[in-house]
Amino acid sequence: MGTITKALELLDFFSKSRAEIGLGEFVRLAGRDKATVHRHLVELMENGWLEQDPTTRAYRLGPAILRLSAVRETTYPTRALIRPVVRRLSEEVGELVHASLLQGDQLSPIFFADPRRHGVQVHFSLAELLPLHATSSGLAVLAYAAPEQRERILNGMLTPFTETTVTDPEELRRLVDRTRETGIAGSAQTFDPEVSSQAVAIYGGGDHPVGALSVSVPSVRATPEKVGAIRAPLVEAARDITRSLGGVYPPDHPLSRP
Amino acid sequence: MGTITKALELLDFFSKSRAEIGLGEFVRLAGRDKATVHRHLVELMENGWLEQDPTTRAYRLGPAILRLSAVRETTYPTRALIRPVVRRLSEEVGELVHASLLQGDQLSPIFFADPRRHGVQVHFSLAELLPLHATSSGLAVLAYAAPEQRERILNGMLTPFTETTVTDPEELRRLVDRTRETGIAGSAQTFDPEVSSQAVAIYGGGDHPVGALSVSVPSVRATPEKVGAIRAPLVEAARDITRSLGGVYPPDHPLSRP
DNA sequence: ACCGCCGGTTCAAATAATAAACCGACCACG
DNA sequence: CGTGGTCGGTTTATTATTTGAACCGGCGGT
Repeated sequence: MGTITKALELLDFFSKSRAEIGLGEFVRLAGRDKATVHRHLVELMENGWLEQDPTTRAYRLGPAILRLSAVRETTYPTRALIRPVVRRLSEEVGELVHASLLQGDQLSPIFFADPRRHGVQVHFSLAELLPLHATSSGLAVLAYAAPEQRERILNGMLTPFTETTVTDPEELRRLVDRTRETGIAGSAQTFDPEVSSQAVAIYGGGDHPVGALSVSVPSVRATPEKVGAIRAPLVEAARDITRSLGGVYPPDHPLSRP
Repeated sequence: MGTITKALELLDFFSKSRAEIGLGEFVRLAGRDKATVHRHLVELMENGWLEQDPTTRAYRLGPAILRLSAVRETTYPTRALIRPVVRRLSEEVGELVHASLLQGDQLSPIFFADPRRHGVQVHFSLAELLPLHATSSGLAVLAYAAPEQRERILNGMLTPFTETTVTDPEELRRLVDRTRETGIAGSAQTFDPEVSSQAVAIYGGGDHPVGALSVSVPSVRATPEKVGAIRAPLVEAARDITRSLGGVYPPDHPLSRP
């Protein structure tokens, strides 16, 4: 494995609940020698990607992240375009909504909104990359992905996240095919044992999805009525985002028709 | 130089005017072999830090940047806290205001606002790291920096950016000493030949500044009245940001007194 | 047809990275 | 007070990865 990859993977360990990480914890999480991990942390810090608390010596994400994300938003205001649509959809359907962008063979969440109207709420972590085979967002993307990407996922390791995660390639293929027919992907307890969700692909300037928009509901209140009521607003919001990003749904996608 | 550093430096070439960069241009900018640069780009892309336009083959900043900046803001909402203060100050003084955080021995801008009321405007680039010796923000930080950091800068290479950049260590030391007395740093045409600015340090949870807040004015209208009118609002805004970040000005800083 | 530039690839040689062993500091416990 | 465990951190012989010269095909211009 490349040295660059080893270093960058350290950054993926940060999350809301893990805002600061010490050297020893990084060693445990990464499963590498302490000297190696330390060298990578120092080099990331020298380049501004990490900063170290002078008192606790723990590391956290540094200013370079903020600066480059500002640069990226200046040049491709993806999050600025997505944010109001996600917030509006969240208020309209009264549930947690999140948008994510394709990052290799996973989905990288970039924004979520939760109106927090209910006692039972979905827990969501921006830091967590989403698998394509076990989430509704992933299925929404797979249905229209480049064939080589789809085959790579279908023939690859289908990690079980819950007892209901689909790990049989043929069964997953049928799910993907059905998603392609309807344009809307659904999943129930395949990633989180208590959550059901629906998602629709979003497009940028290319022939394949660049990400997905998803609504998540605790399964205890994911009634057929509730699920049905979410569809139209979700589809419209995904269309809005795709339009904002300068994308179009291809002719074989149900959302290409009005 | 470390492999990680070489790869990360490629990311610093992006800017508003350089949103997409091809392989050949990266090679020219980095001054390294094409095979080496290509390997680094592919590895950054595999980890989500870059994405490649399928048509033009050019690279741009990828979704991992957005995700990690969202994680960082979730855990340390620096930009969220800074943004309204910067906008308010910009509206109040009618000029470009920017905030930056210390990244090693440079300043990494993370947010700016410009009310764009005048014909002559300051050009500002978030992508550009700011030197400590040649900017008002840098002087504001140096005045209260850890002594070893200050000496490292004063005894290091003082790169001239304009004809008036201070490159004599003794003269720079006097500027830093004067800044320490007043708490406000001023610079005129030392980084940009047409811009004057004033800055004040901002503190987080430590004994030394974590960054600075600065107001920039085209030198043609940086009259003594204008400069004087900017001081009090700038000081107040820097106090607000420091308070929001949970920091305090140390007793030897003029802003520690009401 | 040729040239220049584009993105990209290969693999022997060179370089950087790795990790076992070590260090001091600090804290909890008996 | 001594001991053990954990913390962050360092050194350096060995190993793995990176490097870059040379090469490739595609494309546009002359």
